[in-house]
Amino acid sequence: MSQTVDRALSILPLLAEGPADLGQVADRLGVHKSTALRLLRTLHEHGMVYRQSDQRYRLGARLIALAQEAMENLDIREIAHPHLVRLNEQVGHTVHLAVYEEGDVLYIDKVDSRYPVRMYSRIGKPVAITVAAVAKLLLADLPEAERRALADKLDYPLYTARSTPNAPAFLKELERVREQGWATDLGGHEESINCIAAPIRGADGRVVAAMSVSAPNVVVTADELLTLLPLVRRTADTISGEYSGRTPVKEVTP
Amino acid sequence: MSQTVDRALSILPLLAEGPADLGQVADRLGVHKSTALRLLRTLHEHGMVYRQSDQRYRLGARLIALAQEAMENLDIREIAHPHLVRLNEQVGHTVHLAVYEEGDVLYIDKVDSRYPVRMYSRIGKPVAITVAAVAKLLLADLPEAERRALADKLDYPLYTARSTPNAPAFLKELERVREQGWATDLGGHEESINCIAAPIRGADGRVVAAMSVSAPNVVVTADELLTLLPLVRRTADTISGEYSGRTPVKEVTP
DNA sequence: ATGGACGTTGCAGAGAATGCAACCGACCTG
DNA sequence: CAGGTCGGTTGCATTCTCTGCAACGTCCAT
Repeated sequence: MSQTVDRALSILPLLAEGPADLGQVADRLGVHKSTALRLLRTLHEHGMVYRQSDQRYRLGARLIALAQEAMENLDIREIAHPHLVRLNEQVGHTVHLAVYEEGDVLYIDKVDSRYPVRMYSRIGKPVAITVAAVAKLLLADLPEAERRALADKLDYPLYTARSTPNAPAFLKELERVREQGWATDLGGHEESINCIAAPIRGADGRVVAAMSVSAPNVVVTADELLTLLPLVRRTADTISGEYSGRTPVKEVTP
Repeated sequence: MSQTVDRALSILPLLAEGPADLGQVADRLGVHKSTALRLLRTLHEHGMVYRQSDQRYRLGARLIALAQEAMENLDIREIAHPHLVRLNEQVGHTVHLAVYEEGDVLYIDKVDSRYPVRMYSRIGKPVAITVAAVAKLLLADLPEAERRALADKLDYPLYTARSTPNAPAFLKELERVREQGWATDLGGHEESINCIAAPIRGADGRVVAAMSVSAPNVVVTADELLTLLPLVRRTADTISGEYSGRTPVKEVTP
């Protein structure tokens, strides 16, 4: 809509790949160096990019701080957090909370496992969207058309032999997940890690977030993990209730 | 430098305070509603802002994902991480890693305490700059003029009775920290929490990051915590060595 | 020295962003 | 149900900002 801003914002994902110098930025944007320079300068003034001592540009600290605030303002996160902690205390495994927003699924909260073997993930990190249990729940709830469109434009990386291979398989899985009201990821992302997940719903019944419990199968088998499902679903329902009861305006994820 | 981009970027911190509608954004920017609308639309297309169901705007998921990548690209973080983990295993308390960048001090990594009582902090969160031990180390290393200028424009919130009260006191403390080569925060941020911190230096001797160990005094007294200082300093020095040895170009924090 | 690569600046022209005003739709209120 | 208000949205003419160019500066390597 606004060319200048559009160009400036396009610089950010580009720098997210790694530091770049002026020429590289200008090239990838398809603009003159002087133009790129002025855009970068403006971004710099706002702390969104940072100029390293070798003159190359990186993403800046302000960006990180902003993102932090963004997450702290998500009220679903605030409501859910104590419940996640309690669940973690009961089961010991890693607990995640994730939301969907226009094509992206992100972890927005996490309570680490008590066991020494931990799953790698990080708050704010985009989720492996085609395999993660939480992603399945969030996408399963989208309107048919949107779900189909999204499934088509996704990549289906084969993390393991049990990863979702393609769009049709994914859509079928989503259908199943939608009907049963919970989801699993059994070694689809990392061979030795299983997850079970349950949806958190708003007052209107739409899924606003999803939570999961993950554990490596050196600690518990998939079957053992599945015995925790009722507890996870109950926790999710409790959060749903609290969330629906409280908020005057509907919030987060359409 | 670029008016349009400048305006667009000014919207982000504004939304970080909380959701806002078009009118509010336009007012605070001092532009016509239609102008604000177009800026917001562009931000939206890039996922930097999100439109809630009540039509108000919030910061978006893409922003969070970008910030995540930004942090993962910091190579000091990568190098330091295993050392932080090891230190955490040895002492049991929470370990932090922080950097300074043009006015902001941020935590960029953290390993949680093994004890049930945990300090609240979060990766990406701006540090309490006037009291945190890591902040003192990072600022103490700035050139005189920059340090003085920064100290002047800071606020000095009195978190506790032992918080740094004003600029002169802060500068004096920084001077002391600079000479002794380590820093503490004894209840200056939260009454019951103490921290000790050590600097991580680049090949040129400049401080590129700082690490700290924090513990509530219900677990260990300040004096007990101080006995860990040699270990913390040794860890920091090890990281410094690895960092200096490895990087061909100087990196992060000027 | 000399060439090249890269960042930076001043300028004039072109194109994009701006503010205005009118429009639309929803929601209250009388 | 009519009338009013409030918020968001659109088309358009004007203006001002952004753009690309070319020249300059600097640093480095040949």
